[in-house]
Amino acid sequence: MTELLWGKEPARTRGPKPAITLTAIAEVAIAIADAEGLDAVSMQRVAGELPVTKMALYRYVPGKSELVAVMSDLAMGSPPERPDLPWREALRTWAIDLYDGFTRHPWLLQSTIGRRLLGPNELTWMERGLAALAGTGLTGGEQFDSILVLTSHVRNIAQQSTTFPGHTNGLSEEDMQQSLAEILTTQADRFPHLTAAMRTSAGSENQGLEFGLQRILDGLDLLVRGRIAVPDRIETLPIERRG
Amino acid sequence: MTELLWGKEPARTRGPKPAITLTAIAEVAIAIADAEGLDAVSMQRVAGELPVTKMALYRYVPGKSELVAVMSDLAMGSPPERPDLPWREALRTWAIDLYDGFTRHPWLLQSTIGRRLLGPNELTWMERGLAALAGTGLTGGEQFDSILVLTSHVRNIAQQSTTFPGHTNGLSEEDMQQSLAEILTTQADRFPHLTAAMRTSAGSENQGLEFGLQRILDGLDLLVRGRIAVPDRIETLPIERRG
DNA sequence: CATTACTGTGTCCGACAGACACAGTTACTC
DNA sequence: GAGTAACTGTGTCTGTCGGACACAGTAATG
Repeated sequence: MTELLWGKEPARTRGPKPAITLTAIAEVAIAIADAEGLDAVSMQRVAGELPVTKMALYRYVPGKSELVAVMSDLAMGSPPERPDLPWREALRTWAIDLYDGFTRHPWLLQSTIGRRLLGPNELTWMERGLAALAGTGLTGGEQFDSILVLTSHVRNIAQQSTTFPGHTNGLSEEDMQQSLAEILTTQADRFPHLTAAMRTSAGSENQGLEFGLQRILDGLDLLVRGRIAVPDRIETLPIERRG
Repeated sequence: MTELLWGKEPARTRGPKPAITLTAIAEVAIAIADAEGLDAVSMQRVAGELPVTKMALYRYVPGKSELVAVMSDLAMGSPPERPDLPWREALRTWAIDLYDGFTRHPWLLQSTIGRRLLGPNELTWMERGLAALAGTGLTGGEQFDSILVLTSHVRNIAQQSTTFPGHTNGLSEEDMQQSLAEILTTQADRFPHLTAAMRTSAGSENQGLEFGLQRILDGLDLLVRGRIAVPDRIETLPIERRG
């Protein structure tokens, strides 16, 4: 599996030459997923757009889940090159680049959840995020946690704003709004704060990405300012609050 | 669908009495999901633990996805009652309660993603989160975005720390660590910051929940301090940074 | 009693992942 | 050059899934 993701070919010797390649399979699968969602990616379907039958794919890939892993890492790509920036701006553009990636391939939100083996591209994304935090005085664990928080935020915003087959259950944004409005008209007393918040939230849609980014970066900034001043004795810094 | 989630019975008249109830179905499904993961929940399996056949379930529920919606809202439950606290502490305990819910029913992480109709319990969770922010001077949109950021964080931490069938692809935490270590020994030059961060992150596992919570709450705190002072003229507050 | 509305059941279908045996193809070895 | 070993692609089969549909049984209404 690691070999598949990291592109180690098994050093062919005898036998017929393979009719296709692993990346060709992955590219076809990506095209299908981009067009019709991840659920439309079946071995049948992928083989149908290649000069082989379904079962031939199992010569290249142990099973469906491994195919998804390979196509995911391929679709993720490398983070785009960016000029050196202060950590905050670097991290912000990194997060927005990540968001763009998820909007380009919304099915990545489905395929890259839970525990999994990391491919070269996903690892490069991590590397780039950590690079931005390298000079901040944060510990390694804190750096990991920081990019994890940002990734979580980006993922969830991307998920919420997607209009895509496969986990939008055939619902439009308007359907949800209307359903919510209906409930609140009949049960406003049960949800007073929700009702109140709805009143003052008109027209503020799609601000979620920037809002969360600024809050998280503000919070990191507070931590970093303490860290740079006193890079040692991390554990007793007064900036670290509890509760 | 809204009727199912919100428990409107269709006012029975003639015909045989139903042998089971919707909540009985949901409870059986929850038990299966708790024990073996959401993928183990099939109509067959659920019916098998009830005195009916598979097809009878379709008298109670239009299809699988609706069953999942109902069982999800039921398993989510209401947020536990908590004494009144300042907004920051209230929001923190709210987030931790949410985290506990996700660890109790890890499959909720799968079933409550993407666009969906909201049930009474999920809406009550929102209500409770918004209640904590009611006195902060944040606009409704900002309140929504705030609890969204917190929810994202909680979800992703819960997902990462779960040891559960269904999206941990049969991998343990050690498997991942070892796979990563192998890659880094052969490709350390490709991932220098990752390698460096790994060195200083020993023993700092499972801090992710608190770390992210504190960062986000710090960021919100910064915003709120500006807001309470000048509740009007929101849009020109100097505390709101860009970039 | 007949009608009407409802419930549960059995059968069937298409789609899916994957196991397995087999035939064809290439390169190495004697 | 012939034989063999290693490899690739294929067809067939199985088990599981969600769900459509027709049908039989049941309870309340007229």
